Amino acid sequence: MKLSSTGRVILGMLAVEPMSGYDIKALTDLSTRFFWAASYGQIYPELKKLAEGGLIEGTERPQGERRRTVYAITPAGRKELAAWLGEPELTHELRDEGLLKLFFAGVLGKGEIAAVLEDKRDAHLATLAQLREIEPMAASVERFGPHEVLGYGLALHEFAAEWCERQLNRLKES
Amino acid sequence: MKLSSTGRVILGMLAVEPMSGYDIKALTDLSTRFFWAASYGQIYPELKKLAEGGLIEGTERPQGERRRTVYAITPAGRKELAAWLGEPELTHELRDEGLLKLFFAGVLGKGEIAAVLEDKRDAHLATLAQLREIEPMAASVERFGPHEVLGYGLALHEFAAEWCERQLNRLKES
DNA sequence: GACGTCATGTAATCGGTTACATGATTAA
DNA sequence: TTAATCATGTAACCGATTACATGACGTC
Repeated sequence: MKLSSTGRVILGMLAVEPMSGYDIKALTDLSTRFFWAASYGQIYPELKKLAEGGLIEGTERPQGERRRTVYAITPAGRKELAAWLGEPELTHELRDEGLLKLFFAGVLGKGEIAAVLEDKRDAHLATLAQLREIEPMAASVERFGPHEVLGYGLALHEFAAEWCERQLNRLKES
Repeated sequence: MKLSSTGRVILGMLAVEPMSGYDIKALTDLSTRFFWAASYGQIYPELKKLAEGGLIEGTERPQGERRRTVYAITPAGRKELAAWLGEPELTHELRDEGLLKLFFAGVLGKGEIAAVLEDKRDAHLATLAQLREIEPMAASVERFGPHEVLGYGLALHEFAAEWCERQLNRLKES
């Protein structure tokens, strides 16, 4: 069974502990969203596929009248997860509209360049603020992963914001 | 007329100088690919749309029997490009499978973590090598843009590779 | 003559987002 | 009682990739 990108996030989340589709969405929004987003439109269909493939198992856990299906990873799922983690290939895709604009801003003028640099810097500062908010939560996780990856995100956006600032200074001086 | 992401790359490229769809593909593969990729499947249909919208203009420039359409940006296209550059919104999407794997690798074991870190480091080193190859070309561009953005890419992947190395060392010591 | 590059295009498929719909529970 | 949250789902749409197809030109 081939895992889709959303399938991998789901399988990984369920390897930590059993949860519902709603929980997965909430957790990814708080954690992997910065480098691997997932939407409801993909989560629920994917949960069904994974269950059909025997990688996860759903149990009905209604709370009162409210239905709720909690999924747990199966041994086969854990094997599949390990297989994926073992593959050396790592997709790395960046879609940075700020860089794209900067790439072209020179054909117009200095004003445009500075404006784009400021926008990009502010966007990174805003992301930094969000990451700092969730840091205490990530820090409370014992196992390797969440906290380290969050640290990567912090350093990355700090670098990006500083780079914009440096370019702005260079621009002013020229 | 709303510009698609591929439409923007095309419009930006044509603002530098007139060229064919093939040229655009070749140029993006050498430059924006690292933060904004484009494929033939999108380029040719998008060229037609942009031409219909009056943002670019195609001229037949066959070479012998080989057909060739060279597109040039129109004044309306330049206006649209400037409008896009002026928008403060900047999409920033990262799909980093290495980070995703690291996020989950802790539920398995130390061996998996180290392997993922090594794979990620090597991927960044490989990208660095590619970026260094195209640096002379980017450096030869007079206007602001290509060289600065390439510098960003170099610094980014250097940071990423070093981060992996640091985590590997921390892992060995623990 | 074969291979690499120039050059243009399309069809199938896939994955993802957005928007919408439904309804229960809980806290203000 | 009303808003926020919990919870599940689907349909429409969009954009992008992949693979394929065609054919001319240059050069070894």
